Amino acid sequence: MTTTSTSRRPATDEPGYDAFQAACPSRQLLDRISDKWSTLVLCALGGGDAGPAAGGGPADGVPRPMRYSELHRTLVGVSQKMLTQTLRTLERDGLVTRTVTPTVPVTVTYEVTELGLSLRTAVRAVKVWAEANVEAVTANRAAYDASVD
Amino acid sequence: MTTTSTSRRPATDEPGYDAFQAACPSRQLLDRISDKWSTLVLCALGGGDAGPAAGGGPADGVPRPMRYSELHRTLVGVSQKMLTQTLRTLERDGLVTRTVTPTVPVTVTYEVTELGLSLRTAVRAVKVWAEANVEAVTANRAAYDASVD
DNA sequence: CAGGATCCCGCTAGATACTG
DNA sequence: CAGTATCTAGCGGGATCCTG
Repeated sequence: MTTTSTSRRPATDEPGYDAFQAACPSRQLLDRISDKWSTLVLCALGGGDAGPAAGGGPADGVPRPMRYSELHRTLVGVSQKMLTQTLRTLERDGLVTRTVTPTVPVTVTYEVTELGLSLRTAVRAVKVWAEANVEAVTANRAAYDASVD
Repeated sequence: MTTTSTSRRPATDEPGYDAFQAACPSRQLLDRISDKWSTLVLCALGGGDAGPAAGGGPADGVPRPMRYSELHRTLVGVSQKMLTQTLRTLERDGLVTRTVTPTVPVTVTYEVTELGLSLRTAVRAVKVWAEANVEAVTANRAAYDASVD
């Protein structure tokens, strides 16, 4: 292992962001995006992922603009504070766009950006995994708890 | 609610877990696994992902057993409380295994299970995304903050 | 309709000290 | 070495009221 420059380190100046490091900005970013609401918002805006039986709906991965109220209805149980806060953060990070249409009652639509869409691919996999493996995990928990005497 | 079986529902008995629903177990599970420490632990145990310049290291996705202290060193900044707590939860959920070897000073090794490995694939993508796009996000934030007068 | 502003509770994460 | 136990500050996050 003397020659570490075999395949790693492309000799170029790699930024070298490492989430394992406490001070690395990617650590904070990971903490941000590793959030229940962020994940669900991104998934909702991504479209083609409305329910567990989805697949025959709209094309998967195609951004679908949604209104605030629509998101509020989709993410069952989310408070407006958390929804607004999440959306603000996502907007600030350039993951979603916020469009205000000055209609009679103001209309606000949110849409996932291209950057957000790339993250959505990743977090959607986590959401899908959770939905697919919740039964296995539940069973494991029961077995674990039973083995604890 | 007259006919909910419009176009969705493949006619088969789908379990129908939906993280968008507040009461759905998958929602809680999503909240669990959408955790900074869980993500990092899973990534660490997954192997082949030690640093930003990885890729030429050990085969990617091959579980690498790690000791407690090794994990503690890898996840810089984690408290033993959080590390222990995270490992316990992951073990309970059947995502990692805990092996105690009664040596002179006791030796405890953790290893990711097959189930955990499948999740690791998903969360690793999130971690990689964070490391890859942290600069873009930072730039977006600066632009957003600047536009707020 | 789409939030902003507050109040406040609970739980989590961190620091510290102790142990088999 | 690999935890457990305890304490506490901080803030995540819900409820509630108000507004353009």
